[in-house]
Amino acid sequence: MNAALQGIADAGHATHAHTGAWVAAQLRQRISDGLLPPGTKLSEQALSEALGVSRNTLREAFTVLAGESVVQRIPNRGVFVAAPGADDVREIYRVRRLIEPAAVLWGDVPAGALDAMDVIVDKARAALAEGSVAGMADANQELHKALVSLSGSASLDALMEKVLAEMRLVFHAMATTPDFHGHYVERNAALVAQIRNGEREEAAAELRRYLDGAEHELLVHIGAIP
Amino acid sequence: MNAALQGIADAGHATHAHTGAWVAAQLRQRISDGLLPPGTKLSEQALSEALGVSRNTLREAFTVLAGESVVQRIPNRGVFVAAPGADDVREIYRVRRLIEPAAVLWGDVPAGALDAMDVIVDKARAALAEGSVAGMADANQELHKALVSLSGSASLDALMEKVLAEMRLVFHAMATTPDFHGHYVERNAALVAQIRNGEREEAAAELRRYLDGAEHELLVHIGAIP
DNA sequence: ACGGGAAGATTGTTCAACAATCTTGGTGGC
DNA sequence: GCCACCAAGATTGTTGAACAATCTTCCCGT
Repeated sequence: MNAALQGIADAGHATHAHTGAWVAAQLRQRISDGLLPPGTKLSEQALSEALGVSRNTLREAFTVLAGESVVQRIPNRGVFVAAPGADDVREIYRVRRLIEPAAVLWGDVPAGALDAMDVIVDKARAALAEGSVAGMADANQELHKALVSLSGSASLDALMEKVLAEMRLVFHAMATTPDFHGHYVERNAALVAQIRNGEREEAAAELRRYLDGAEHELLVHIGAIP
Repeated sequence: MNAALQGIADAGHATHAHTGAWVAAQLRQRISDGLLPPGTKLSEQALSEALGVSRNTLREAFTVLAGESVVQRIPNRGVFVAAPGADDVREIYRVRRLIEPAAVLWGDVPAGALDAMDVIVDKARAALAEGSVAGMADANQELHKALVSLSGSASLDALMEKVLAEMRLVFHAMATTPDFHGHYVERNAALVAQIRNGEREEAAAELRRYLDGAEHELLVHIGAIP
């Protein structure tokens, strides 16, 4: 059995009425943390025993995760942790390049939102100072999620969350994890400053260039571009 | 048993490997067509018998539809066809007001896309001429879906499809179905013309005003605004 | 080495049972 | 008459076992 599954059942779970959702949450967490890397096969028998739930309940959790594209279901073959490729990266950035600048351009900024962004930027600077790549990645994702939340739309927040989860999968699939985020710490800070100054159009345009560059950098690293 | 379910089992369905998806598709269709109006309770026993599938398989379909927000699941109470209210309408238009203008502004227009839109506009005009409210509604949805598709993103297409499905539910929940779309036929045509002329910013701005007005009109009709 | 095919493993679906929760319809007190 | 309360029934949530369909593996004969 995969070591990443050991002890999952320890966290007591309520009975009746949400076991399927609980299982889905457990798997989502393990996948997001990289304990179950992209491409891993999720065997029904092994998992149902490890989690202490029936195969039927486990399959319900699979249906949920497949709906979120966290997992890929191949008929009669099984369920696998999603393994995003170059095309998926392009799709991720198509979405980001649309909804992030749009939220910056047309969203309204609730009181405190900019201060909250400053906190995130400081967190990124601290992570940069101590050389924590994971810390910078987290702060970066948090900031861009905050940008989208300017839209005020729960659906777009959910879409962004899904996209960022897929980004984490892309990083988990990489052998080496170079420092993608270091260059962006101050660029993020500048972006927040522009929004604070009301320079929405400039911020949106800059953000689109930013995302173009990030996409290119990522595609180069996974070998899709020479 | 609800008459809308009669004969569902007639359409032969493949066995092994996608019964759950097939059931979900059947229900999605019935709901989208208005045969199962918002608020309808979907009983497990009645439905599993009507469709000729086991309760387990039916529940898998429910999980799919709940993930799409087509259906609302209340623990230990049952599954109900989603019944969008005023807040949901506002959320729908938050999304539309963001992704539609963004796609118009930043999407690239593939060859033939504008001609395809012209065809849709003509369809809307024909429906208007013969007084077909349903025809205009269909053409209108088709056009706005085409606008979002300028983004080139499958995820955004999917989000738009979900939003439009929710719009259909809003209309199905209304007692009377007044002519919302008549005024918009020529406005849609003008929008396409602006895009063709390369007036992207003007088109995006006009589209945002358009959507603001449509939201207001709809909220008034469902009684959320005096 | 290579294609074919049987044996085993895995997934897809159903059924029957039980537990937990909700709903319904009295029942009694006030 | 009205309301809290409670028992009985109905419905949902979960399980385990069984079987069918499909995929995988590995052995065999050529």
